Amino acid sequence: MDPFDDPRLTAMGLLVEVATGLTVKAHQSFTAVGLSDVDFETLIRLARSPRQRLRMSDLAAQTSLSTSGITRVVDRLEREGLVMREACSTDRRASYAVLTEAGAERLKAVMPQHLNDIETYFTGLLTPQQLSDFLDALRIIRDVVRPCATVGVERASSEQCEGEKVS
Amino acid sequence: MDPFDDPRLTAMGLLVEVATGLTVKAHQSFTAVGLSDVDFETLIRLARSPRQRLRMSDLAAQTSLSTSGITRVVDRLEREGLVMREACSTDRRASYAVLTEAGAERLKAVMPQHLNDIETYFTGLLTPQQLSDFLDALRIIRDVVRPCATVGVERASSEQCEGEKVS
DNA sequence: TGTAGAAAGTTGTTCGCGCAATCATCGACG
DNA sequence: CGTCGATGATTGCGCGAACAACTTTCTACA
Repeated sequence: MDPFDDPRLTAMGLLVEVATGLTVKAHQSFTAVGLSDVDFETLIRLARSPRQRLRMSDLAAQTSLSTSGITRVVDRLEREGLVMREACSTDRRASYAVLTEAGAERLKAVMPQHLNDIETYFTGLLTPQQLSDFLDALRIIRDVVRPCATVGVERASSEQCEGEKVS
Repeated sequence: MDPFDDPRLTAMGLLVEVATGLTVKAHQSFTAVGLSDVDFETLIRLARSPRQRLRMSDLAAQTSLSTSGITRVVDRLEREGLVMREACSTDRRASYAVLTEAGAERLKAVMPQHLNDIETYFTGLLTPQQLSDFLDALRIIRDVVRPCATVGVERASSEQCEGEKVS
């Protein structure tokens, strides 16, 4: 009779509701140190990339923001001194966004609270076995909905820094 | 050495990545019938509520949009004839957003594709046992991060429609 | 009953993001 | 080696949402 109570719909709703709820919790910690959600996302992606750098377009691909969005986010972060733009030595069209020391410091400042939030509202609520299974399931889905989430990491790690180990 | 590769951080990233990815997939189906993501969210919440109606503020609470955001979304949907505003008989400050027949039809139009997407990119990827455990975990987290996700349902179902079953 | 504070909803303002157009550069092909 | 399509990044523009201020109405308390 009611075509709108399909269990798949409920499952989908549950998933986005949880993700949104956790995002809201995290948001509060981010604003406490003067970062927006996308600021944090951008900085953490850089921090977890080889040599703390990523090309603008790779950053866009990883964050599911548009390239123009990334341009403006990096503009803002650069004004605050949290990232630096650096020219690519092999492709004059491209440029890297590089995490600065200040950017890393800012990240370190939020990290304890942020990790505590995740523990309190997510990982700590499940048993180790539950959590492990949960993450396995997430990975299965991630591999299907997001085939290229690790774009750019091999590039950044393999490319030589100018003057460093000059072949 | 690297304080940014904490497994909790990875877990969080995985979760939001999956949710975002699925949202993007759904977005394509929604735009095909002329709905934005929030349009769909709003309509489906109304459809799944008793008497297909919800007060503006309850709608805001359920969708994690601000009340001003809901005002404008309902403005738009009302212009398109998908919802109707209706005065509350017991509180002259409040008003209901009510799903119209056209709104229900629009929802029915997207539903097959949307359910198919969910099946393809989410529920169908896991075994029944995996899915069941996954949803259990989600519910555990949801209950903590979103204690009042069902605001307004008992109100809408218990309140009498004017002229209907008068006392 | 009258007044003060809270709550529901709308509106003005601001800001962030996506889309499309643009510029510069790269790679391929004749 | 020159030309053309493709790619990386940036900017103009418009839309959509949050925040705060405001209006109306309700509720509590004296």
